[in-house]
Amino acid sequence: MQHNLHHRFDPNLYSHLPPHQQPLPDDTTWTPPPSTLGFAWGSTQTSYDTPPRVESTGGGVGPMYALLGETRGRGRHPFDLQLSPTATMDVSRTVLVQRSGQGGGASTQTMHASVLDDGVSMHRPNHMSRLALSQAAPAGSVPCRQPAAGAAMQDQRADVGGVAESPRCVECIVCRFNSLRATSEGDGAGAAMQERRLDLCGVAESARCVERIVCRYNSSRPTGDGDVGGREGGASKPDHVDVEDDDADDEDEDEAPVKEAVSGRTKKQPSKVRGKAKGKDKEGDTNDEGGGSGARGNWSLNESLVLVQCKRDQDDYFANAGTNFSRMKTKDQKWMDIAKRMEKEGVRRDGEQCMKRWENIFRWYRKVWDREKDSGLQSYFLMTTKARKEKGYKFNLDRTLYDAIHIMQGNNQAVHPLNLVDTGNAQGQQSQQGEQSQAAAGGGEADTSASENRGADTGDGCGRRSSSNDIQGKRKNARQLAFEAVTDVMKTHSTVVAESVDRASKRQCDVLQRQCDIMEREARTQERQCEVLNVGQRMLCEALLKIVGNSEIARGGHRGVVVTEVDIGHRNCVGVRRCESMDIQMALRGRVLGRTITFYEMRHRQGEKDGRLFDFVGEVTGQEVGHYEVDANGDTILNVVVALGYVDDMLREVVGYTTKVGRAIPDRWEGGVDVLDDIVDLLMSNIANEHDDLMTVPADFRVWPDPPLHDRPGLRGEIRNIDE
DNA sequence: CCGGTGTCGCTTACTCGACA
DNA sequence: TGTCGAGTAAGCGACACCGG
Repeated sequence: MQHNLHHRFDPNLYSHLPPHQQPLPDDTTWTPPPSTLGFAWGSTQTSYDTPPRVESTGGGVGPMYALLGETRGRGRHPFDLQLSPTATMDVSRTVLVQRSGQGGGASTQTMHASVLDDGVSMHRPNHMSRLALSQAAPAGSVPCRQPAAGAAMQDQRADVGGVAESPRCVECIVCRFNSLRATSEGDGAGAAMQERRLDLCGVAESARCVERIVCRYNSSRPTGDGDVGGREGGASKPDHVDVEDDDADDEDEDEAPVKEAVSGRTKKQPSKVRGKAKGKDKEGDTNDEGGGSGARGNWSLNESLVLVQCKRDQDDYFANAGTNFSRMKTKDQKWMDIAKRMEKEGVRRDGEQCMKRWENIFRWYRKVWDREKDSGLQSYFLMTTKARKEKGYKFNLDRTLYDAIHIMQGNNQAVHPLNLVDTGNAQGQQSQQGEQSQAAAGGGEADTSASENRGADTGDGCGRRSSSNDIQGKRKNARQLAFEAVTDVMKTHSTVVAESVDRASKRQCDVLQRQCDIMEREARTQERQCEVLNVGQRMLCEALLKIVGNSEIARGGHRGVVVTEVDIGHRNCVGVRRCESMDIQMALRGRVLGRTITFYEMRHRQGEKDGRLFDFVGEVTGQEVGHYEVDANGDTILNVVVALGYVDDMLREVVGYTTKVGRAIPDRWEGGVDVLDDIVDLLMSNIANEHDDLMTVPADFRVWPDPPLHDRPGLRGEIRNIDE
């Protein structure tokens, strides 16, 4: 082993500070304050100024020192007698042994727990601080060193304040330890013991064992024990000598008898390691400490409370230390620190035990918390043991302990998770909104448990599982969050696209609908236009026909113009405006038996008798012959020639002849309405109408049917207007 | 990608008290 | 005295996160 000339961390320097302000012990870069400083840095100032001791195994040392010194087969003596733990970086443990037989004064020996032993430089804030209490008179420490004790003691830091109180007691413990070891191994405390130690992992191990004895001694000092007897018969807890080793793998054989001997327990030794044990056996060293509750080292409530308090102190410390300060410490270092804090409080547990105990009680707390925070459920603390077991709470968590943990979990995301994945519970928490508040609250990085996550989680929202009883689901991890974010984006994108497409479709539909409407209106318009056009064309056609007709009339055709139409029951009489200049003009139109009967007067044949005899029976003095073509629905059915006989310009008698054209008119009258009679009546009525005041009373008519028409009664009679 | 860390669930082994 | 169940420390692996 080499002397480390750099100074190592000394927790005593910070013993006056609250725990959260004390640096961790493994700050190898820690630099001691200048020696010129006064005692403001504590009584250890002198230790820095003290030159390293010269290693020596000179005689004159006490039995323990000689023993351990001889076991040092190589390198330095395990007792690197540098009293002050701050003397060198190598020093981590101090053993104060009264060497009563030498000089009569109290002498101190500082045991060097070699760093090389386990690679971990142990320091014990607990006993260190207690030693510090004894350092109130550092000036007196130096004289207390015994030069006669050998050169090995020359660089001791005489922590005589503590040593002077009961050095004898410590030595007795050490001696007892050795005797116990010798007894248990059936060996003496001499060279065999040394070899035994060499067979193990080195003398440092035994040195550490001794150191722990001293630690226990120091821890028990406040109890007022002044001698061995007091310890043996006094408080039972200090009576148990802690022989735990951090590297317990190498000390199984050593510690077993010690445990049994010093614990005073009758419990059988475990025949095999616990569970999937790695061979460790920590029972002995955990017994009785701080009110241990069992031979197997069950944690008492007080111990657990101390653990929680120390954990909280460390959390505060890390929270105040800086963002990543906690990450500069390994897990073991952190738990060792907690163990030391607990040791300060009088609870002797190693870091691993603390870690496991914390895991367990925190796990219980989480389960209870998951229940307590749900309103409506019966409180865990009000449940019977049976009910607890039925509910899966197969543990017994004290309310005090629960409260103690609960106080420190205000910002613990493991307890108050931010992002949860609902794994089945409808009340799955999705407290995304909590991130902001958490981010605001998470000023530091409280390293404990999930509180350490706070700083990180506030950044990315990642977290850990929140529940141990599957009530709330799991915390979302980064992948889940990223996936959800992508999913949200995709969902939003899909929604936007769908809405856009929908809007576009609707717009397109609207456009198409409008186009359809327009086309329909256009169609209707075109229909109306067609109708109008048809009407116009029809009118045009009619007009053209009329024009053509007129043109025909003008060219000598035989069509006229309808002026009036008179309904005469089954016969209609239509007044005609005559056109004097035309040869053929419509003289009369009427309806007979539903047919339109039209009389066209052949004016160009006016006066022609066609060889017929018009025998007027009266004193007729003048005659006027007229020719008519009778059409029924456009078909010529009859030709009529009549002669108007006048007496003094007064119509007196009409004689006429009818000639059948076609087959529309029956040859003979069979009874009922006679078409021929009606046609003749229609003509006579028209003549009567034309001669209104120029007709004698009575004025008769006689019409002779040409064969094949037979005569009938209706062909003769008085001329009269049928409208009357 | 890897190591360290914190958390959690599950398991194992042990202790201890109750009970036959 | 042996058995059994409860309680629990402890081991172990998985998981997730962070930082290098």
